[in-house]
Amino acid sequence: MSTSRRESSEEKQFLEKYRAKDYPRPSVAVDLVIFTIIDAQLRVLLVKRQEHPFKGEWALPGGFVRVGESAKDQGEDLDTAARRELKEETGLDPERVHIEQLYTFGGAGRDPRMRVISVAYFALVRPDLAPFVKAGGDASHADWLPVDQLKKLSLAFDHLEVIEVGLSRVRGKLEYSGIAFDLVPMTFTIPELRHVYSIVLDKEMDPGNFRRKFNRMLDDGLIEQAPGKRITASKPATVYRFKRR
Amino acid sequence: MSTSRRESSEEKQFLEKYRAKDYPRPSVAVDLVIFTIIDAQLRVLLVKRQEHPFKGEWALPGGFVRVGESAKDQGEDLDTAARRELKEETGLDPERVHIEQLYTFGGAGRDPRMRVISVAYFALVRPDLAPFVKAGGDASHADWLPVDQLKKLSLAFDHLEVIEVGLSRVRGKLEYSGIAFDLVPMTFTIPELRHVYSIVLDKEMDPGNFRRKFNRMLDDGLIEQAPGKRITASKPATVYRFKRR
DNA sequence: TAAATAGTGTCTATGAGACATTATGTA
DNA sequence: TACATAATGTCTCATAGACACTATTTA
Repeated sequence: MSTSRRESSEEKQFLEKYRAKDYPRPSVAVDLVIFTIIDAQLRVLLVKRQEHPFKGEWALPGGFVRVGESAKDQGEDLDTAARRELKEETGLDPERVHIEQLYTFGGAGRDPRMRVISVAYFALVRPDLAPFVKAGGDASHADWLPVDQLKKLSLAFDHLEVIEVGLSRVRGKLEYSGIAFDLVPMTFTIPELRHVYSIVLDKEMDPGNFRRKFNRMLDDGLIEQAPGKRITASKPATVYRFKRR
Repeated sequence: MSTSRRESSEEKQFLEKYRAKDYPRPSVAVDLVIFTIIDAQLRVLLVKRQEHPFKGEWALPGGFVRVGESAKDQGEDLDTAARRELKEETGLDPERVHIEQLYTFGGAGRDPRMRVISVAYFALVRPDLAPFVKAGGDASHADWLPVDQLKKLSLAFDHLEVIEVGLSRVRGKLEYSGIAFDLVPMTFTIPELRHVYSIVLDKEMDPGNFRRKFNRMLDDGLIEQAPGKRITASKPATVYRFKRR
């Protein structure tokens, strides 16, 4: 270590500058893991690749971060790039969709063409908005695929791993954050919210115990009752909505 | 959205290629938030910048990711870059230090010279290893600074924010992961481990309640007793060590 | 009236927080 | 013996899981 230390004061500073200007740089992309629930299944939005490599295989939507030429104009923020891609790929207003940085994938060789470092984001689309996503034609090359059917599919790049990281993040945050409200319409019943938990966590939730948790959130003022009742095949359910935001 | 959809099939694929090859790329760096505990204070390793911008101010250790020229040789993995920097900056064996990706900071303008996207990692150095870090001379420009004194300091770039993200991550993981064992020597007593919690979370931990938690970990086989006793000013304490790994 | 599902209540186990008490070493 | 601190025990409260039960609507 004394060697690496000794070279740091002068030489390293020089190298730092040198590298930054003249050494090869990676391309930086954002990839989006966009979840929704359709037909009681947790699904991810995937696009079919039209070009090599991985032509014909499913891949995450995404694109390159816009980088400016000069020090003055450096381009767009990472978060901005993610929201822009979301808008471009789904047509949805990024303000109405939960989006959050997930993890950065930067293994050498993950893209066979060149060095690409991908900053992955995950997003949650309310199921009532999901149908609009493919509305604008060009339907064939994008689809909501159930997450439990991905392993059969052989995805492009390392995108299966990216989705799995996203999935475990969503599952983890479901327990302690208000993330579940982003997977349910603006108004919802207790059983509806419970189904979200069941589907995402892939296990049955006890109605009674879930109701207790729900009532605590109600007491905490996180949720409030909404007008009307949800008509079901039997007893209608009380309708609620998320407060805040 | 129909517009963005319509242009995607042909034009967008073209743009994707085009951009990747000819559009400006950002520099990608790894920055390290390296924590340890010295003198009952949680501290971060910082280096004093020798060059502009932010000359003379404290900054996180870090450096640029090595990127290859060709598609075949794409350079080093992101994780490899982080471990390499750790080794270079501290002289410590990356195998003996907990290191983990934290978050990616990519705001435009965060480096005034050019566009730099920084993938931050955090690391935890056992306090018995920390003294070796500055051993190899060139001592003046790197130091372990207490985290509760950083706000007075005006750090370079957005590094204060990076540290704060790191801090809240460490605090969060302390509760449910075995991260505390990476901030304690190989062998430790119950009070010693409790002090780690107190220091990191910045609140007193009840000895009795902490002991309960500790004993559960003992029952779970996570910890085992080590030979000998730790001599204190009064009653000696039983010594334990972390099992696994 | 039967079926279905919304909604309630209860028992138990677990873990956290507050706090009192005992045990065992050193000076 | 006095002191410091390691180690134990107890009481209470909040939450989770399992499960039995009641209420209300539709068909």
